[in-house]
Amino acid sequence: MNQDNKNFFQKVYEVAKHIPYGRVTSYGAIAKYLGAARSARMVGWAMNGAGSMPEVPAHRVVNKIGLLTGKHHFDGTNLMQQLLESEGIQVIDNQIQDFETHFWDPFVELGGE
DNA sequence: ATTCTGACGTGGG
DNA sequence: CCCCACGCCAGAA
Repeated sequence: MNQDNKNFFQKVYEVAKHIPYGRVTSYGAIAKYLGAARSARMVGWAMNGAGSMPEVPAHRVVNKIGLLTGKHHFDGTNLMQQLLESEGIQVIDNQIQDFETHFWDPFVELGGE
């Protein structure tokens, strides 16, 4: 119950930590991987708490279309974009270019469980 | 306690 | 193609 809930957030952090450099994923992908495909919003909320987790690259998590919808939550206004560009990801107007190419699927990388 | 919003996603018109 | 509504859960007013 509640414990599961806590575990859910923890899982989100773990998956996010497993995102390799220069890769990005979507909230829905993580949510689905955790079995909460309908609670993709919770993944974003979990990222909110990830602010205390330096090992959790929240900037590598975007919505399913590769849009940096949560850049407003970062320290700066374009910090998220800068971080992604720093990893070799081209971002234009909050939109990741070649999103599918940089997309990191937990089901594939972690072995869909 | 009630209501709304929010870092999403999917479906319908 | 664009716009609207619903579901999901949690937090803030």
